[in-house]
Amino acid sequence: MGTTPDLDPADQAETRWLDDGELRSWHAFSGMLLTLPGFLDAQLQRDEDLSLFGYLVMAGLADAPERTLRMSELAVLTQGSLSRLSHAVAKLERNRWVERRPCPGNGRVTIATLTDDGMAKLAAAAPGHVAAVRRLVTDPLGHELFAQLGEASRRILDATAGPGCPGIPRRADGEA
Amino acid sequence: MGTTPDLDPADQAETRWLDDGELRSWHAFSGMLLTLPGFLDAQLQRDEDLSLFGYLVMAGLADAPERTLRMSELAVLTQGSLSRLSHAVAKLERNRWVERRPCPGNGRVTIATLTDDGMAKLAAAAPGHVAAVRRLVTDPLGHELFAQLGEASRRILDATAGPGCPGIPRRADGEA
DNA sequence: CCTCCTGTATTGAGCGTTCAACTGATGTCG
DNA sequence: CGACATCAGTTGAACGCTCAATACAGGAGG
Repeated sequence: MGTTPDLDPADQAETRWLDDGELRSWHAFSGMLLTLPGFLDAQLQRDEDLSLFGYLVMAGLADAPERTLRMSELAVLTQGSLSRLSHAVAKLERNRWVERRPCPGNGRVTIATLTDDGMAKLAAAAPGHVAAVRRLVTDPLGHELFAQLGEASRRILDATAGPGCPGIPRRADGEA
Repeated sequence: MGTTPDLDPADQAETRWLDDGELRSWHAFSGMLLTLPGFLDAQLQRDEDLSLFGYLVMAGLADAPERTLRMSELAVLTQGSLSRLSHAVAKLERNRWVERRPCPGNGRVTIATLTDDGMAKLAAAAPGHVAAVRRLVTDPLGHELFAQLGEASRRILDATAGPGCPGIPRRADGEA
């Protein structure tokens, strides 16, 4: 991306393909990536009419002082785009689990607050969700492997957070 | 979710909440789960007008004998539902990258074949996709951690495939 | 004061996924 | 042989997510 502005066809020949062991790992990983969110989502959706992301939004608010955060802070916390968050909060608001209000003293900021209903909803949803996480992730993995999974996830997040994010059109070069 | 909310003591007794270290791992993991597929999808979508799942479908066919598989086999291979596969293949077929035909001699089976165009498309898309995987996953992780990630993914897949999954009516103890 | 520019958030269109309903073909049993 | 159950796959509606476009508030500069 950043190093050579123009691509030589010769560069394409330098693709480092995955070897056999890597391919096995990749196959398992991509399969997990494709299915696990669906399972976690399905459990919450079925039992609580909540999406996984919606749950994380409410959990983020629950841990915040006054159960209140600016939308942009909440977006960073939940690793989601502002647009995604806005849609999600709109739905949570329809259910009276979250309220949005313009920030007094700074008109372009919106603050979101978890209502009492939302707190109750979260408390109701938490046990089932945690049970699913236990059953599908931490229990099959064990302490050590789960810790390693955490470390791997952190590094991947760093890699995605760094260069060329979607939504942030890369303007490394001299752009008017 | 992580901090123990004020709940009925009865519920708490049955829920094993995540401790601090687990919570850190879970936060990283769920964040990765929520964002990484988007990045991989975005790269393929932008550069090749392909979804990640569509890519995996074509890759699965490319490795099969005659570049042909039954829909249901392909669904298992790609870890996707039959419905998801049907929609995905419908789109691939519109682009002439895959063809579907009823299986001769078994009228309720459909076989899917990767066309020459599809093979070319796959060859064109592969380098960019592998580069993204290298940049976002294998390079930041290193050989050992990536192998552990593979092992963790395998166990999670086993857990989701096994007991009480939505969509798969629970298998009875005695299998016919 | 008025205009332009940036920062914050919302909206709408398009697409992919899921769930449930459905179509047809294949077995099974009376 | 005909009714029924099952299997393999498809379809349509609902929904969530992304991208691009938009609204609107606050500063900067003339």
